[in-house]
Amino acid sequence: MKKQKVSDAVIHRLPRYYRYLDELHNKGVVRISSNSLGQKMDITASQIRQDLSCFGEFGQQGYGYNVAELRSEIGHILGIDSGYRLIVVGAGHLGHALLQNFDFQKVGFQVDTAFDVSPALIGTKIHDVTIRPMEELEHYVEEYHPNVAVLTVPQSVAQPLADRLIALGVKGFWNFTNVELSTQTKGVFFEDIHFVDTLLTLSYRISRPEELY
Amino acid sequence: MKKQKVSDAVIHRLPRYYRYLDELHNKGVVRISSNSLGQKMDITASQIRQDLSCFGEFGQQGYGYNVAELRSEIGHILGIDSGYRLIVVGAGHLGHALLQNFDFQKVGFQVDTAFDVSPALIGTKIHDVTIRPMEELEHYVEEYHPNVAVLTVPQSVAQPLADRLIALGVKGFWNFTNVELSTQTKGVFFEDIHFVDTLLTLSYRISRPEELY
DNA sequence: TAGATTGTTAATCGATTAACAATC
DNA sequence: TAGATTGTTAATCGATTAACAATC
Repeated sequence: MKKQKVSDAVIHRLPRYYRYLDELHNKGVVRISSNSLGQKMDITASQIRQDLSCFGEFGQQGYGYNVAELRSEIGHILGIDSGYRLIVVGAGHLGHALLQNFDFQKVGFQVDTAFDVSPALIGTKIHDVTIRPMEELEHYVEEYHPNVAVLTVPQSVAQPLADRLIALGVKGFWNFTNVELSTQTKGVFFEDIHFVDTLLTLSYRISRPEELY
Repeated sequence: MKKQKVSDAVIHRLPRYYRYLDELHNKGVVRISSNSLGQKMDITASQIRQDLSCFGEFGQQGYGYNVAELRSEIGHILGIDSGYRLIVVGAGHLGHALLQNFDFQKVGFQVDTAFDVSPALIGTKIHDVTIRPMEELEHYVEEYHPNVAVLTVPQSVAQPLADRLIALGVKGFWNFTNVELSTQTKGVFFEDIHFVDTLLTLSYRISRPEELY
C-alpha cells in the first residue's frame, strides 16, 4: 500500500466505484475481478487496481474482489459510516426536491432540519424534516453542530452565510448556488454544483460531434 | 493555433472561463491578462493561454484579452449562440425547480415545453412553460425536433425513454436520474448529473482533512 | 497442481508548467 | 521606444497503462 496524497482523479472515481459495486451487490453478485469491473465501467483493470492500492489491499489473487466487502470498504473510505448530519438551508423548489427525492440515508447522511425565510413554509414538514425560520439557524448550529450544510439559497447570500456557518463549525458545504465559495479556514470543504457548467459542456459536445471520432 | 482533439480537461474548464469572464464583463472590466485572470481563478496563466490556443488566438501582445470579446468567443465555442431548444421531461420537484430557477436563456437554450404523467400538472404552466401529457412526447419531438432533453424522471424509465428520444433525433441529454445513460448512436451525448457522487466526494474530504496539507 | 488474478513496479502517455521569441 | 503580454515550443510533472512476480 502506497502512502501518498490521493489525487483528485482518484477521489472522483471513488463514488463511481461505490455506485457500481452497490448495484452489483443488489443484484446478488458475490465476486468480481478488476477486469470484469473495468469492462462494465469502461476503464482499465489496471486503473482500478492502482486506485484501490491507494487505500489498502482488498482483493485476493486468483479470485478477485468480494463485492460486498469491497463495497463496504469503499463506503468506509468515503465516510458513509461516519454518521454525518446535515442541515438544508433554503427550502425553495430545489431544497424541496432534494428533501423529497434524495436518499441521504443511503449515503450515510442524516438530515437534521431545514431552514427557510418564507413564513408559509416555517413549521411545515417535508419528508419528515421540519422547516425552521432562518433566525434560528445560528443558534441551532451552535447547539447541534451539524457537519454539513446544503445551500439552496439565493446566490447573493451564499458566501456570507457560509462564513457564518464556518465560524460555527460546519465543515462541508453542498453548494447549489452557482457561485464558487471559499474560505481561509482549514479543514472546510465546498462541493459547488454548477448546473450551468454541465449544460454548457453538453452544448459544446452537441456543437462539435465530429471532434470525437 | 493547434488543430488537435481537445481534451476533456480543457472542455470542462471552458464553462468556468465563461462564468468568470461573464462576471468581469458585468462588472465593466474591459481588459484582462492571462496572469490576472489566472490569479482570480487560481490556475496558471500558462494553462489559460494553452487552453485558449486550442480554439484560436484571442489576445494581443502587451495588452491581454478584451473581456467582452473573449467572453463572446468562448460563448460561441460552447454553442451558446446556436439557438438550441430543449424540453423538460418530468415536472416533479426537480423539474419544477429547474423550470422556475434555472436561467436557460442565459446559456442560449430555449425551453420549448415540459412533459409529465401527473394529470394535476398537465395543462398548467411553470414559468411560462406548458406541461403536456407524456403521451404527446413522441409526437411532439417528431414534429418540433428539440435538440436536448432534460430528464427529471424516475431512474427506471430513463434509459428506455432516452432510447426513444434518440430514435427521434434528440442529440443531448441533461440527465438528473443518477443512472449512467448510453447509446450506440453517434453524435448523441449525455451529461449525467450524479448528485450522490458530489455529496460522497464532500463526505470523503471532511473525513480526511489532514490529507490536504 | 494449474489457472486466475492480485498488488506493484516500470513504461508510456498526456496534461501542466516554464520559458521565450514575437510583437503590440 | 520600452514594457507588457501573447502564442507556442520545450521541459516537467503526474496520471494511466502495461507487465509481471507473487500467490490464492
